[in-house]
Amino acid sequence: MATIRDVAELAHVSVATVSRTLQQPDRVSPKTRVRVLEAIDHTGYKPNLMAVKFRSGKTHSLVVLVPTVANLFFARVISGMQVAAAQRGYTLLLGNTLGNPDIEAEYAKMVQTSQADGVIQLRAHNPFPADMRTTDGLLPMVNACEVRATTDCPTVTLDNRAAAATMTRHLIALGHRSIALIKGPHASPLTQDRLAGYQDALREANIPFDENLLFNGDFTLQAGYEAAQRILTIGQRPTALFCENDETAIGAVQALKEAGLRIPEDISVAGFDDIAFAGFCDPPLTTIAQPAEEFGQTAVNLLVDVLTGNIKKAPKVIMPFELIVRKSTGPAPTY
Amino acid sequence: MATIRDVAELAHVSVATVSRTLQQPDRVSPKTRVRVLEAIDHTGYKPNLMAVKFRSGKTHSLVVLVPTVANLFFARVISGMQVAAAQRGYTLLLGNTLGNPDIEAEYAKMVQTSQADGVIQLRAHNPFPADMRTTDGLLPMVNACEVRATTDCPTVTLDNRAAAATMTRHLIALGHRSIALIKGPHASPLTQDRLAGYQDALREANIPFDENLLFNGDFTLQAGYEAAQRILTIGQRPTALFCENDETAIGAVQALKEAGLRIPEDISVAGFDDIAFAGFCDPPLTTIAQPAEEFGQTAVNLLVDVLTGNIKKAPKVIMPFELIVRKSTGPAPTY
DNA sequence: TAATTTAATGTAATCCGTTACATTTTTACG
DNA sequence: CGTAAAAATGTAACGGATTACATTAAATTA
Repeated sequence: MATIRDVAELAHVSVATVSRTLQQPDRVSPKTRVRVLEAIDHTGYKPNLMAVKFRSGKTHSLVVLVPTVANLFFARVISGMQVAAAQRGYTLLLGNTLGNPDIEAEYAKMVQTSQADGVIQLRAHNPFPADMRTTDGLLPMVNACEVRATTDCPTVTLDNRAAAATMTRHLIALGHRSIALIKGPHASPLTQDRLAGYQDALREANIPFDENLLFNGDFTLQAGYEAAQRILTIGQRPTALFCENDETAIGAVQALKEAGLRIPEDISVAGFDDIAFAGFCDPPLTTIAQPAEEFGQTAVNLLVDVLTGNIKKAPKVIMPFELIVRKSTGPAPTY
Repeated sequence: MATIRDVAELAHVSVATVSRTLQQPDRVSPKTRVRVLEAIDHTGYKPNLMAVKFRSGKTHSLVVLVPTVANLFFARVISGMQVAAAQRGYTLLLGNTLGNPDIEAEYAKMVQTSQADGVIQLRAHNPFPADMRTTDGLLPMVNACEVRATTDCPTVTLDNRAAAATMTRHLIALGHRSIALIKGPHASPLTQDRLAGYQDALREANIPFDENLLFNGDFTLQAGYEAAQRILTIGQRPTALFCENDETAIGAVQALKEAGLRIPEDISVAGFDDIAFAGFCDPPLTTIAQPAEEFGQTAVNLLVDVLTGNIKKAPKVIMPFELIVRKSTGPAPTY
């Protein structure tokens, strides 16, 4: 592999001139410029970006910590990140953490070992040791999607509480009084927030909150399927089921159908996220749409702004959501 | 950030000794070893891996070119890659190429610019210029999932032709004689191979091949939906529909149901890939299961073997498939 | 104990591109 | 034409870890 010195030799110039030809072409006379460019052509020279990154101390790489890439919502977020990263000249390093804090910390070390400039965390965790702050007092991190209110780093999130309340109000408006909720993983702020929104809407409508209508899940199809089976075993069957994400809802629908229930005639089901499959299931799923790609783009832009010192204090960006009413929710059955 | 020199100074040794303490601890006396380790602790020293990579010329990074991360089959493949990459001490750089050869070439440049050691390509493309071969005459690349027979780099693939034939035979065995096929993108070898397998099975059964039963798709839900709508407009409606992937099949099922058809009573539908949703749709989808995670693992292992010189010629690995019969296929209706 | 081998440590070059500073060449203008 | 200013180019240090080779210290053997 040809180095800058090979080019310099062939073009009868110094390495500095070659470097300038590429970095600041107007600081080189036209004749030498063409000579150098020809030499580059001849040698097939490509700058060793590892050397550049080492020298500059900047890698222009961002670590993205994703609980799992096998989640369509995250897939969309990541797509958005890649668009923004490419625009800003950054590369993404994807870390599939499986929600494991050790793996998160392992990936975060890439910042400490100068392999990456910053981290985008899709969970409400801080994988850094305490002393990793930049000169501005910020961590080289942004937190997207799942966010804890107490964090002091830039965040991009949804008003999950308001969104869940909106969906719950939709169900209440359809006459539902007994609305089950399949939650996400226990510790997740997402879960907490959506639960809070659900409770808000119940309270507004003077519907007593019933803890027995809360079911645990983990955002997977399987979890939704199993939770729905449990729901069918409780005494008074709820007339509606709000699932904290679409995968859960689709799994639940499957179990409910297998049990012979009609949706939405016998029971309404609602999801959250509006993944592509939501529009292609039977019945199409009523859900909350989130601007997933824009989450990713915003997260990258915020992080790059932090890294370049464009931001002095951590902004909290709130993205809009939209209630998408399809066919899986309908009027509460009257007995 | 502390450097190796800071550590050396604090421990009153040379930088060489510090380096040896970490690389070859037995070449350092026990007393100095503990002294150095203490100094490392005190300074919080973390080796600058950018410097290491630059010095060694090896990045221990692999570029993965994925047409789209928003595809659940690829998501599983990538998960498998990450497992294997972690085991072998490599990092993955994910390139979402959207099937665009320019973007592929852009990412492949990361190898030429020493940002990555090799490439895993999930399409049957060679993004490299001709002169990128290693000393063994191999490209630093493996080709997984979608593979063209003529390629000379290591490959991991399925016998797509045999798999498609297996599925088609399953449909024929159920009495179907008119089987439509929704293909993938035109240029894809996957599409070609699965079409060939479909034709093989027809020929075996002496069923004439009818070009009018071929429909174009692009492996998305939407494409399946639209193709199925087109199928409903042709004169003699087929009794079975074989889709070249599950997304297509699920999209098609939706369109067929909306048109009032029952599955499988009126029309059978089969997919390919066995994504998680295949088991959670209505009806659950008959499909071909592929060992997606193992595709990824094998691909990474092959590439690392190429890079380390463990492999002199390019192996062609064929992975097993399995016919998964669920509820979306049934006996052909008798008119 | 002297001589020799082995272990431990140190010195300095190296990887390659960037850039501050130095030097040379060209241009501009009196 | 000569000198000052501007433009073009060159020299060499730098970044941080690794490692070949050199040197010193410790262990072994005669």
